[in-house]
Amino acid sequence: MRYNTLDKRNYKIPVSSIHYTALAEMTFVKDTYMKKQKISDAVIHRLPRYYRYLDDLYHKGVLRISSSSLGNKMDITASQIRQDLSCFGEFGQQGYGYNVAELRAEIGHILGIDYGHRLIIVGAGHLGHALLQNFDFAKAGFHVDSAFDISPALIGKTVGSITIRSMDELDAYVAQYRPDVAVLTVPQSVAQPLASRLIDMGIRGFWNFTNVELSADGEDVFFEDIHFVDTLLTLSYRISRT
Amino acid sequence: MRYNTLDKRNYKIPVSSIHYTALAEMTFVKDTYMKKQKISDAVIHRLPRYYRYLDDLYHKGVLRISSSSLGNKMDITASQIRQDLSCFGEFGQQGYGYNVAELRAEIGHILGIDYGHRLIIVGAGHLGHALLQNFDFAKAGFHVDSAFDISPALIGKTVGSITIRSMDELDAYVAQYRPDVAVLTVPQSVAQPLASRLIDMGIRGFWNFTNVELSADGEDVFFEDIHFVDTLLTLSYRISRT
DNA sequence: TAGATTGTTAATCGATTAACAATC
DNA sequence: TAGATTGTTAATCGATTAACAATC
Repeated sequence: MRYNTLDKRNYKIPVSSIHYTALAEMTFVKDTYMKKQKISDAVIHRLPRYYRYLDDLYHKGVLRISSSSLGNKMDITASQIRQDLSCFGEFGQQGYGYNVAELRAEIGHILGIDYGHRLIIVGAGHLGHALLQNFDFAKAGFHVDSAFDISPALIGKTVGSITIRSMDELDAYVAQYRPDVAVLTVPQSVAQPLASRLIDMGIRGFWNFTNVELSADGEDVFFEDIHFVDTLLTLSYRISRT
Repeated sequence: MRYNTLDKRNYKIPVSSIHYTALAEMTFVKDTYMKKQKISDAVIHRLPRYYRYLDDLYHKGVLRISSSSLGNKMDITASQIRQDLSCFGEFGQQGYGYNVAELRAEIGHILGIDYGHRLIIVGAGHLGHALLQNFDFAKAGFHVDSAFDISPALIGKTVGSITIRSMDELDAYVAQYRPDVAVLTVPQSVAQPLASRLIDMGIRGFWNFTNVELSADGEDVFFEDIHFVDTLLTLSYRISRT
C-alpha cells in the first residue's frame, strides 16, 4: 500500500525496503543514484502539528479524513498537506483520503516517537522541577532517565520516580547510560560550558530553556530552544499595534 | 536623522511625526493615501532575536555595529537585517552603521517593551509557580499584576511579591484592573472555556502554555503558544535521522 | 460505475539575497 | 577626501497554492 516515488519515471518501490532514516534524506534520480532531498524547516515544523491533530482525531474515534477536511480544521490548504506528506511517502488513497490511525502512526514514526529516546534533566530548579512533575515526556516518546542539580538541598530528593543526582555524577552517568537528549534548565551563565561538556560526552540533542543560543562547532548537534522572552516579546509586539 | 520612505517617489518625512503604532501598519502610495503594508511573520519573529543580540552588545559596551558584522554574529545576511529594519524606518548611517544603544531602543520600542504591559498568571501550579519565581517578566517589559488558582492549598500563598488569588475573584479583578495579557498555565481541559471567558472580559493577549490551539471567533485577539510537545518532537525528528 | 480524492507537476506568490547609487 | 556602509531596487530562490491526470 505505502510506496514512495523514486525517480522521474515514477518507478516505485515499497517504502519498507528502505531504512526509514535514509528515506527522508534521499530520493532517486533517473539514473537510480541517490541524491539528498532536503526537507525544509517549514515542513518539519508542521509535522508535530499534524501529529497533534491526527492524535486528537484518533482519540475521538475518527477513522478517516481527507486532506481538505484536515486542512479546514488546521486552517491550512489541502495542497499544503498533500505536498508536505509527499516528502515522506504516499499515505493516502484516492477517493478515500487518509486512514487516521495509519497516518498518525506514520507521522509519529517520522518524528521518531517510537524510537525510545532517553533524556536527562540538567538543572532541577523550579522549571526543571515543573517539567519533572507535570510534563508528559512519554507523549513525545521520551523517557526521563535522571535529573541533576548542584544544590545540596535538591540532591537526593525524589520527584515522581526520579531521584535528583549531584552534578558531580553527571560525567560518569552520561558515559555509562548515554542518554540521547539533555534538557537544559540551568542558569544562563553556565549553559554554554555545560552544553560543550555534554557534547564532548556524546550528547547530540538539547532542549534548551536558557535564553542563550548555544553553539557546537562543526558537530552534528541539534538545539531546540524555548526562548520564553522572545515569544513574550512577539506577543507584546502584536498587542501594541491595534 | 531618522526618516521613513513613504511613496514611490521617495518623498520622506521624519518618523517622529507619525505615531509609532501606525507606522508599522501603513505606507504612503503615490497619491499620498495610506495603505497597509503588512509586516511578515518572518520579520516579526526575528525582531526579538535582534533585540536580544543588540541588548547583549549594549551591555558589553559596544557603541556601534554594521549590518554585516551583526549578520556574522547572528548567522544571517546583512541584506536581511537591512531589509527587515527598513520595514520600520531608517535607523543607520551610511559609512558608520548603527548606533547600538539607539537601535536597541528603537527595536525595543517597536516590540512594545516600553509600553508598560500588565499581565496576570492563571494557574499557579508547578509551571505557573516556576514562571513567578524565575522568569524576568520585566526583561520583556511586562509587569505581573496577580496570579490565580482554584486550589485552596495555593490561594493566599505569596510567591515573590505576588499573592495567589482565588479563581472566584478573576472576573472582578479583570473588570477592575484590565490587564493586557493572561498567561495560561492551566490544565488543557479548561484552557478554551477560560480563554473565551477572558476574551469576553476584554483580554486580547494570551501566553498559552497548554498544548491546545485556542480560538477567538472574529475578535482581535493574539495567542502566543508555547507548545512544549511540538518542540520536543522536532528535536526527536532531528536526532532520529543521523 | 461515478464521485471523490490522491500525488504530482506547473503556476504563483512571497521571502531572501545581491547589487548599487546615495552619502556619511 | 576616500572608504565604508546604508536603504532600496532588482534578481533569485524557495515555499505555497492551483490544477489535473490517475485511480480507488
